[in-house]
Amino acid sequence: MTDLDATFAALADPTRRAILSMLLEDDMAVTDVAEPFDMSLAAISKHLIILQKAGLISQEKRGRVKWCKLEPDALRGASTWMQSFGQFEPVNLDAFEAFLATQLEDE
Amino acid sequence: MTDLDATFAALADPTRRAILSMLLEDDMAVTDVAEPFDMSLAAISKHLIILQKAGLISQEKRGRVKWCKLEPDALRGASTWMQSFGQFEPVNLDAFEAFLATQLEDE
DNA sequence: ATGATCGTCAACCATTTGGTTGAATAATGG
DNA sequence: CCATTATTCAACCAAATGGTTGACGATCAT
Repeated sequence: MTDLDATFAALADPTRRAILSMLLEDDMAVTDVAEPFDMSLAAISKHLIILQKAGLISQEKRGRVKWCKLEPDALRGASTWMQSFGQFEPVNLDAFEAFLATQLEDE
Repeated sequence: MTDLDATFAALADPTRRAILSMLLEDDMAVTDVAEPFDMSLAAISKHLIILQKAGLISQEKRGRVKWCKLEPDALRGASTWMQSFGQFEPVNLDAFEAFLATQLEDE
């Protein structure tokens, strides 16, 4: 599974998008993330693991509480991929992605 | 399934993203879309239907040939959603312009 | 009219996905 | 120590996904 596969697949689920929106406000513990959803804690825990594997959030355990933090940079690849459609004339996407990779390395 | 569900789910598959990249060049018939893939025509046909349901392409039948056309506007909703998470667009536009500059230098 | 080509449909299959429950692990509080 | 809280694990399940094959309806060329 490539990065883009994981990113877009993670974003395809409405529960996961809602979680990301919540984390936009502030970091949250797993239990608090789960609270508004009509779904078991285990289900939310799985969603969070998927988001983490996609790099969209990070999770840090302090004591018995695991804090979830939005990592919006993970959207960069997907966002770039999408923007290459629509605004420009035909372009070499492979070259563009390679170019972006070099740009990111420089940072 | 909301629009965003359908859009992101459609983009989560590498075959479908590759198809979209191909259609960036030009409109194509179903058979020609399928040609480079190591996969049955029926499988590609299904992928195209998924892309069409997500609004990412349109399909028009002329004679026995069905032409597939990229509809990049369908990405707008998803792009907007993603941008609410951050500051990607300016960065990407700069990067894209820089990329285009390198492309022109190479020619 | 016949045969080839274009594309979809229907049935099937294996794998993945998104959910459940109950038990397990680990940290905290009294 | 004991109960409670926070989270994950494991087993299970139904439904969705991504692929196959073979038959089929259209359309085109000879």
